[in-house]
Amino acid sequence: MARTNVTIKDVAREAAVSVATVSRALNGHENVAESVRKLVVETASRLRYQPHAAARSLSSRRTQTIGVVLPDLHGEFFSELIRGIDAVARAHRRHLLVSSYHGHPEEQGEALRAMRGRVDGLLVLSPYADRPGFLTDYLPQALPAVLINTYLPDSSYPVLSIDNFGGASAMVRHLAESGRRRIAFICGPQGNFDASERLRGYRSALAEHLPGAEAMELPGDFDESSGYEAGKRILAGRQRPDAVFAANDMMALGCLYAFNEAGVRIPGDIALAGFDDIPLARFVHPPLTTMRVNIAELGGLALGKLLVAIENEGVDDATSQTLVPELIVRESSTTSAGDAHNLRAGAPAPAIPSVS
Amino acid sequence: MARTNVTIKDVAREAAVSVATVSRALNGHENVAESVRKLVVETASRLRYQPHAAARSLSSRRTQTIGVVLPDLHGEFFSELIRGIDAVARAHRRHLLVSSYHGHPEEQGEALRAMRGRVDGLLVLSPYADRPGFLTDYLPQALPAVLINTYLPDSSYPVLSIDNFGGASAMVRHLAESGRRRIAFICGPQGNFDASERLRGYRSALAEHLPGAEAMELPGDFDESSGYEAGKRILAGRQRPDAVFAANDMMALGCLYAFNEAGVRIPGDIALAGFDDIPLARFVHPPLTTMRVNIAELGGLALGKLLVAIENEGVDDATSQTLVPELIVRESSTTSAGDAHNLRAGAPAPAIPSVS
DNA sequence: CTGAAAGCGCTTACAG
DNA sequence: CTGAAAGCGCTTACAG
Repeated sequence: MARTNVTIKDVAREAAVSVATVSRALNGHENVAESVRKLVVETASRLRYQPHAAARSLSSRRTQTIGVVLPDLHGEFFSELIRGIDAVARAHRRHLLVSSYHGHPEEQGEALRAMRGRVDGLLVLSPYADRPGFLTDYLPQALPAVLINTYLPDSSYPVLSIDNFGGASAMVRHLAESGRRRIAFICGPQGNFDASERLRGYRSALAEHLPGAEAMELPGDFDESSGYEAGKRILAGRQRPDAVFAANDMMALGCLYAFNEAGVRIPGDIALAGFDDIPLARFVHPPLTTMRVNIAELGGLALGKLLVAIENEGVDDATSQTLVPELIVRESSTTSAGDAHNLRAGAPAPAIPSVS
Repeated sequence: MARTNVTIKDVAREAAVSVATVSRALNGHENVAESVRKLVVETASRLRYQPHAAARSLSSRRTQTIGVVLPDLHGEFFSELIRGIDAVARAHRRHLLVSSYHGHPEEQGEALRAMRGRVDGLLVLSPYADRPGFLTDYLPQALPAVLINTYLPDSSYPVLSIDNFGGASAMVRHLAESGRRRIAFICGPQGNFDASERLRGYRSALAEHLPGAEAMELPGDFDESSGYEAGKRILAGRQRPDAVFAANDMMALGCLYAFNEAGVRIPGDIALAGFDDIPLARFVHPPLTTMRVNIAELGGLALGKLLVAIENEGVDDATSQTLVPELIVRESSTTSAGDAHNLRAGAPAPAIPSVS
């Protein structure tokens, strides 16, 4: 805490007005004589007066701060999410209080409760929030919140999530339309909502676009090594698929390694696709076809929704929203090199190939 | 803001004691009868009482919050830094208020000033903080702060930074000891402190370990494409170096691409090394020798230092600290594959090679 | 060990 | 348009 700091009283004394007038002048209220406002503003700036945030929060009941509660502060997903949230926060002059919890539900609960008096609203990411009553138990009542990428059947909070089902369906459709007939799927971890939605999308699109084709589902856990195992298992099987769709990019890369080790040609022998569009995806050889999830946009939209909820307090709008991922076709799923194209306009792939 | 929320008064009434007693009991003060404390704690938890942070901050003059002010919330560096800071913050039950500023010094200043009343101390990253008086102008007085990776000749704040000079020297020494005699250097952007320190380390170590060898310095700007250009220029030159040390990994990768394009063998013909150990470094072919900078540790140490400063207010301890990067030897700088070894104990490189 | 009261630095009806 | 005063929800000397 700043110790020797100038307060509103100092400004008032110096400008020879009351603290009420200083407050009004600085906060842009209408009812202040223009000459007085000028004097106050000038005095405040001369004294380098900065309102004390806690004091202001206590009396105005607004903190101008948004709480972001995440399970983890790790890697690409987190940093993209924060980046998107930050951009919107800055545009609206809001501060960001970030909080992470690892593991224990109680710890998560504490993280949420400790937000009281610190924030005007909450952005909560809780991928495994299947525990019923968890949020309602811990979320400070009357505190607006928006959930991100969270599965909650009948939430009283708006939820912003990725359309994993639609994305996976689109990928299967792409593979089918590229002429692939036997499409295998490497699953994500059991109990993970993203994973199960992607699996659902795979099954549904398979039934729609390749009626009669049998589903080939291999276990996985989103880690690269499980993709590698799945790849080896696929090669050991009697009947090889002509396409493999992994529930995320890391597994696709592990699978790619297994295929390369065995001399299987991609996409010649087997097409390969992932999900997420991690930075690595474009750098491996061949570059990986995948579904791009715009995490930054997800974060920005979530904060936008939250800000609206904060303005319209009382009006409960729990409408959820879904972000559709984008198909990025790269070489790993095309038959000829000329086929490869990126559906997204914009920067060309960086010139770091995986040369050998 | 939570609207209808239970306050300390409610707890006091319910437990039939004064608010002062509730405050003492909940804050673990000594002078409370054990039976009373029990009653209060139980009542508070029954009512789901959560102290209002702003009110507490205002009267106790402590926010339990640390401000983190960064130029950007982008990519690996940021996310690693925050991760390291967060780990320490959690261990000490501190909250994290993050703030980014883009561009304008005034905006940076505003970000700093707005921290008054919100935080107990500040972690500031300002890589180009050559503007004199900037920090002293804007940093709320009497607010402890620790600067990260910032060049400030005679700062009154402690600075925590990467030993870029030592790291670059160590790399040149490694190359020289591996038998390389003509070591070229791809520079970073002019005016960037990290870049100029690395250049200084290159020159110094060259003079020390290869006396008489002439320095070969190529321009660069930390971007991959400038590394690519430098690589082509190197190949076009009359006398080729037998090692290239790029001031960061991105440029090393661009250079690698140029070499591969030209059929130059690495490390056979030319050894290659970078700086940073970005995730990609181990995935390219051949895997890139580099200096690992432990960003998370940097962040954690900085917060540790700040917490000490907050405790010992008044005691001005502006001692700076430097983090020594670690040499990671990979295939790009070894003559035979058997030579390759990773100096760091721990996990083996992930099995995602850049196969072709 | 406990309570009454002042005070932290603001904002905001309420009068005038 | 302006000021005096109450109040936001806590903590902390000060008495007892």
